[in-house]
Amino acid sequence: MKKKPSGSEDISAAKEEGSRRKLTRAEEVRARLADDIVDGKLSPGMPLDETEIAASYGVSRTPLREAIRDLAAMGLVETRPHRSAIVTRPSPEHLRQMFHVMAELEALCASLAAASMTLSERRNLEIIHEGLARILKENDPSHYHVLNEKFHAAIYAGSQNAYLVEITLATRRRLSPFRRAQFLTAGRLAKSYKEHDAILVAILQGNRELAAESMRRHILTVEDSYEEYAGLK
Amino acid sequence: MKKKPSGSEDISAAKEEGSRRKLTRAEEVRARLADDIVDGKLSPGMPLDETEIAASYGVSRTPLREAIRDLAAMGLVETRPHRSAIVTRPSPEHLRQMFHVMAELEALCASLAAASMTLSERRNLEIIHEGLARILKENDPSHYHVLNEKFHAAIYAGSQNAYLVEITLATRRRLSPFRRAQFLTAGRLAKSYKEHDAILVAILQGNRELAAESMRRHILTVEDSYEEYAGLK
DNA sequence: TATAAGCTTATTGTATGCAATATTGCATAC
DNA sequence: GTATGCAATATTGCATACAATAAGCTTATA
Repeated sequence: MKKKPSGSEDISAAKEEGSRRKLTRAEEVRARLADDIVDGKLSPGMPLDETEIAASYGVSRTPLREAIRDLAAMGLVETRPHRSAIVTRPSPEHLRQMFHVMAELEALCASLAAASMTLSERRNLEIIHEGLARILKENDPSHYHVLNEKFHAAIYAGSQNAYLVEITLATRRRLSPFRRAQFLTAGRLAKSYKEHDAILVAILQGNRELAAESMRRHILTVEDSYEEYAGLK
Repeated sequence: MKKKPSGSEDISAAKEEGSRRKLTRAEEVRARLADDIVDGKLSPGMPLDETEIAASYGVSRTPLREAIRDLAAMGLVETRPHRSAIVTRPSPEHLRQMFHVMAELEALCASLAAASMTLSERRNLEIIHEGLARILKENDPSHYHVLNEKFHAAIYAGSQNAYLVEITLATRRRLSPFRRAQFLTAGRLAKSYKEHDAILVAILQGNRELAAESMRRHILTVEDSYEEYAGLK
């Protein structure tokens, strides 16, 4: 797996911002930490020692603390005064609730997208879907994962609602550490693709209710898949 | 209007936390700033000078900067490197989008509440509603406002979904500066009460779809009311 | 031996000073 | 008269030192 060129987007949802701006130390550190949490290099429950991490990243504690505060606001870490921040480890119940909300948010995106996506956005979504078909044949989970994110992001954007995009992406990021393993369960890739197909068709038909319901099911299946993997059911 | 004893809740939604913990300077400052923004003492667009505010609050820039960062994460202020943070001033279009999402989130809360509220929660909601009836007769907008918040919060809690409560409250707080004036428009109090009544009945009946739709309408009416007040339509 | 109180140590919270960068005013050219 | 570039200034970004608090250990006592 290749190293990502840049970290997670801006905390409050991808302000475009010419984007080749010189980053502050705090932003760099935040991106690195967020990536490490999201793709599992830092496990839930793990404490983050300020002095230690600051030293290892070659910055002082000041920007590191600001980064940790941002992560706390994103829900990726939890802080208590005079204690080390720890990577968030939600209870199974809380995780279920988050998946449920995620399903509703994505369903809303899909519904709005079915009503409002522009022609070029629809075309783009089809292209992504075709790409997923090709990757499916190679059975390459990590490659599939990347394009899968794009598929969902394209639908978010299709809702034409920047705030909805913001909170949906934020929720998705927060759940990332717990969705990572889903594509490793047998046959999940193929099932995922079929579900995407139903969503795509509904959106292209402009069928809001069907798009929403297909998406809702898709996300809740992801949750099932996680719970199965994690041995929670 | 009396001074509030404590500021806004914890950034990531009211962790109960014994709550009589000694607050850090950064937390105190954040609460004060958040309150000042939410109830309009700091207007959208206004820059926040770190040195100046730190001095006026009697703290150093370090905790103040951390507080501002939290506010940025909440969406109450916007920051750019080497520029002063400014109180968020969303475009009319963005504001509309946020109201739309707010309506959907509250509708979801209402729907889940209709299905899942406990008996004591239902009873409590009725009591709040009766309180609103009494206040209505006195035509006291600021008093009505306080109990109105409780009415909505009770429905959020009734959803039995902590994460949904978290993002709904966060969205509500972010919209607060733009909902403040709503109860000043003629007859809004009485209309609001009637809308609440419809919502309450639907929830008590366990009618999810009706509860959702009543709530959705209620929130979008609030938006209308704001836009009218702001001269946007 | 178990327990609890007090001290010790490690870690976070805050203040302050310096560095880096954006803004402002002025000078100069067109 | 307007625009452009440079210098001066003000403000934020960062590092470091110190203060405050919580965790761990030691020791005394039942």
